[in-house]
Amino acid sequence: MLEVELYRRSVLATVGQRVTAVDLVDQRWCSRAPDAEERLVGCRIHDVRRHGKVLLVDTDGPTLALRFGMTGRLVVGGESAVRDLAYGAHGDDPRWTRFALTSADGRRRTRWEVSDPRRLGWLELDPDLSGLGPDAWTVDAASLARRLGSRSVAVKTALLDQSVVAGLGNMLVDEIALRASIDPARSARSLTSADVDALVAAMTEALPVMLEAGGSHRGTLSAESRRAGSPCPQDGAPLERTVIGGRATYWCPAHQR
DNA sequence: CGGCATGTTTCGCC
DNA sequence: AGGCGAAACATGCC
Repeated sequence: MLEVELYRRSVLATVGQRVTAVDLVDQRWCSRAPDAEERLVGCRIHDVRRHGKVLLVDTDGPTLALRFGMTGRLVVGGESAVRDLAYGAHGDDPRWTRFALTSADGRRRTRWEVSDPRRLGWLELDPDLSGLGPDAWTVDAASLARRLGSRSVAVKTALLDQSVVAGLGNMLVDEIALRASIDPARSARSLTSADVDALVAAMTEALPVMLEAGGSHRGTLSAESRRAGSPCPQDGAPLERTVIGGRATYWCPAHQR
């Protein structure tokens, strides 16, 4: 989500430009909107938004939605706002370009490219986002408490569920649980309102700082410290690795309860 | 080579 | 009906 916000900021200056070219480089990556070229070329960009992990480009025609999966990056004018993804491929291989778009006005011309080695991302026009919960950047404690309260799954699983709250990925959830001192394996249903307040406070503190620092891998629980036995950033106790909701989870048994 | 990886969808089972 | 867990997807890296 932080990465998508960085991408959004990197293309905000295209608002007002018109789409002059669309290239569905990888047929499968673009298979949900095979008519994207016909429908987008000539449209004027009205806004660039984000909801959760989805980048939304509003035009006077359709809204273009880009999803980046685990390894997708947006490259704008040959540069990406996100230099390296923690588990992405290294460097930029032109073979990984899955989609490209050019936007321009009288003075400026912008080249957008999506590079996605694993091809887990996709493109869509006029996406249905009704299945997504409120965005994690702005969610309030009362709303989050209501949405978590009915779930019996682990806190971590619930926070990763985009229909509960949109935008949190594996690394962000571990960071937030660690900062909030919550055991990520606890049932979401067991959270008290003080626990939910702590989770929201952790998001409010961590998200802007990590955005400034460059992304989801730049928390106090950095990508490098995601190893069993590495010291907890809060108290130095050895971190434990478990699997929750099918994802690798690093947490501190000494202070997360 | 085997195993793992910032994610989402699908399927089968309660 | 809908929550839940596991598998599937695809590719690169250690």
